[in-house]
Amino acid sequence: MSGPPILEGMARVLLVEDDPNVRNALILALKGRDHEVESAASGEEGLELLTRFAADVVVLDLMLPGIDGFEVCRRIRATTSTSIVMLSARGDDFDVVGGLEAGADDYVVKPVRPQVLEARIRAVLRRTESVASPVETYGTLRVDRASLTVSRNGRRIALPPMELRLLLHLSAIPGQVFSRQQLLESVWDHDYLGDSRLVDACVQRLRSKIEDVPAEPKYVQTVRGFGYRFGPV
Amino acid sequence: MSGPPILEGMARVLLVEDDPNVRNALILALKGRDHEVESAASGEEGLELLTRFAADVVVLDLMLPGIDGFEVCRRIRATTSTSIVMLSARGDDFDVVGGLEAGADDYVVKPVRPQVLEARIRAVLRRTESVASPVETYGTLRVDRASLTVSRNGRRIALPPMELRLLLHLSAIPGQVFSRQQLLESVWDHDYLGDSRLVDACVQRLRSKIEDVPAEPKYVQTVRGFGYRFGPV
DNA sequence: GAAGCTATTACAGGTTCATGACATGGCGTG
DNA sequence: CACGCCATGTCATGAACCTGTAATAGCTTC
Repeated sequence: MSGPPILEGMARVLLVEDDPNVRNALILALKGRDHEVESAASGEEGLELLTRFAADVVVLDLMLPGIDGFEVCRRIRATTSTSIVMLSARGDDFDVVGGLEAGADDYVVKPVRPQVLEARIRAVLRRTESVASPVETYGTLRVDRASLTVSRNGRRIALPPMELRLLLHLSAIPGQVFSRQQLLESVWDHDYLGDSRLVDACVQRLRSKIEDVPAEPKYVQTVRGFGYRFGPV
Repeated sequence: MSGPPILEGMARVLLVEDDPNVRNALILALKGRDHEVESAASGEEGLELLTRFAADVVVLDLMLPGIDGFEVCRRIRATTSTSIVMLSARGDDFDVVGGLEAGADDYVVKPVRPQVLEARIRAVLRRTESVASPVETYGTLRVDRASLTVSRNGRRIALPPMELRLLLHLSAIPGQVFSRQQLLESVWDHDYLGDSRLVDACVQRLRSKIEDVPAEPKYVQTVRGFGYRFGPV
């Protein structure tokens, strides 16, 4: 639908968000980073705009007046292949699996730091523009973001929700180091500050399933003193 | 929220402070250092301004008429990631932890010397903006700030946390001389005054790993009597 | 040559992370 | 409704690895 971006690294973004404060803040942030931005305050408006504005990516709030984000997502998917990044407020008890099944390419938890949102937008565009398929293969590991399945050496691996969310989040931006705090915020929706080793435990369980040699992790790497990163780097 | 600064080291500052004397003094001081400054006399006004002015950092007084600094801080955080430096009068028995939990990035006690405030602003911006441009190459040395990896001549170098933090900090502003005291504060979070030779030791260890000839350091240079500087000559 | 500053090295205490066990609670099933 | 399974969060343990400190040697400057 959208053609190549005007400039490398620059995207046409359609922002669908009803809260004017959040909307304006994100518009400013994205424009400040040289993206072209159009915005809508409701799902209807967003869908209408999309027929005229060739967006590369739609940033879609979940809680909208009228038809909600899920439905908007499905309708966009019904006609176009525009990438979709979902935006959910912390505590919405947002069902990630449901969101991604509705056709979203990624999701971000509010309040979101604009750098983070922009990083996810870039990552989504990188993925969709290079491969044109949401399936990615890293070594022996295959992650399918459409069907939410993971397999190693062709054999399907069943992952519990939290481990899947963690893997999807990390692998969305390979190489990027995420602190435990960041992961707690964006994967768990937690906002407590207590340094818990919760992330470690989940990483550990994930490794035991996806790594060939869990003791020498290839995919989910520890960055001592900082956090974790998805390899292979 | 804001995109890259107009010029290196220059920032868009939103100052929220009700006392006109303090406000004007700080405006003068910051403008004198080439920052772009907008100001507000109340929290409401500040929040409103922020939807139009793409600030890099908000300098926020704690005691404000109407909604107080903490609340303003939380509301800013709810929508943006603009850095926040809190300003509190001595004796306000300001709860640092509370402030930082509300989302502040740093705090400064009034009366504040403009140089100090400016230094904290710079420090805060360095921290948040170092995310933006991930990979930099200096001679044979490559520093990737996203994956937190360092390589020399293409070969990966493993660095322990403190050495990595030191390198990231120094290389963020090549050529800038940092005193040991500055480094202790910003890299180590220490605020003790005991001049320990801790920095020297860490520099030494870092050199042994990244320098081709550790005895003739090319990247981490000693500035006798002052401190250290990063620079591929 | 002396004083002051920095490099170099060694070492012990401390921190961080992996690992596995355990408790809790939700969810589906019988 | 009761049961059991599984996912998840918490905790204790141990090992590997840093890091701060101190002691000594080397270099610069006056």
